[in-house]
Amino acid sequence: MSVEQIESFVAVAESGGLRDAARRLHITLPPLSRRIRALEDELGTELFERRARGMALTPAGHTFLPHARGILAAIALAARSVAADPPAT
Amino acid sequence: MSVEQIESFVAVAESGGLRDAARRLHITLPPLSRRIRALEDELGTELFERRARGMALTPAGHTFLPHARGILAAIALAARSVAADPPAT
DNA sequence: TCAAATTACGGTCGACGTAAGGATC
DNA sequence: GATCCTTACGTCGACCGTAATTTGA
Repeated sequence: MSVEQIESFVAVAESGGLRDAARRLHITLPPLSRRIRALEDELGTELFERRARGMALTPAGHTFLPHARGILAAIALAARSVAADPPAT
Repeated sequence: MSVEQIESFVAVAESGGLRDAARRLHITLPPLSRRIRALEDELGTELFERRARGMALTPAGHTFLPHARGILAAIALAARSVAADPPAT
């Protein structure tokens, strides 16, 4: 499970489909489709239901989403925690 | 920041040097050295002090360590949360 | 001089993008 | 037939490992 996969999952969940999520992530559709598929394979569970008009979260996807957001937030916080700590002006 | 980098950081911190950490991670020294350096570059801070007998955490490294462990734990928990939920026998 | 880390370098594997191919409404 | 996702395929960059170099006690 890579950070890119987690970011991709959140983007697709929030966009409701690959098309807009790919724009948001600045990549094209095929690699995004593959990232999601790889994540699902690794987890052993489908996270999205493929519909005609986009991708909808499965129950497992709904369960995973807050975890995914928490991981991304934890990573951002970790980075900030060691960032140059500008002394209060 | 990749998951491998975070795992590598924790392994080196716990092993006290690259040599044993590399064994633990089943990789050789050079890529491990590069992973740590890349993480430090990305964070803009040295995480280890290079000593003759190994690597010792800097203050920034000490700050980062619990965050790193938390991220790895969150990832493991996220995976378990959607794992095939074997019904109570 | 020894132990540990880093740098150099060549090869391989993975991930991207373009293009073509379903599938669903 | 229009829209969205997926598969095929070729290319290029990233990462690994071996080997050589550097650093510090």
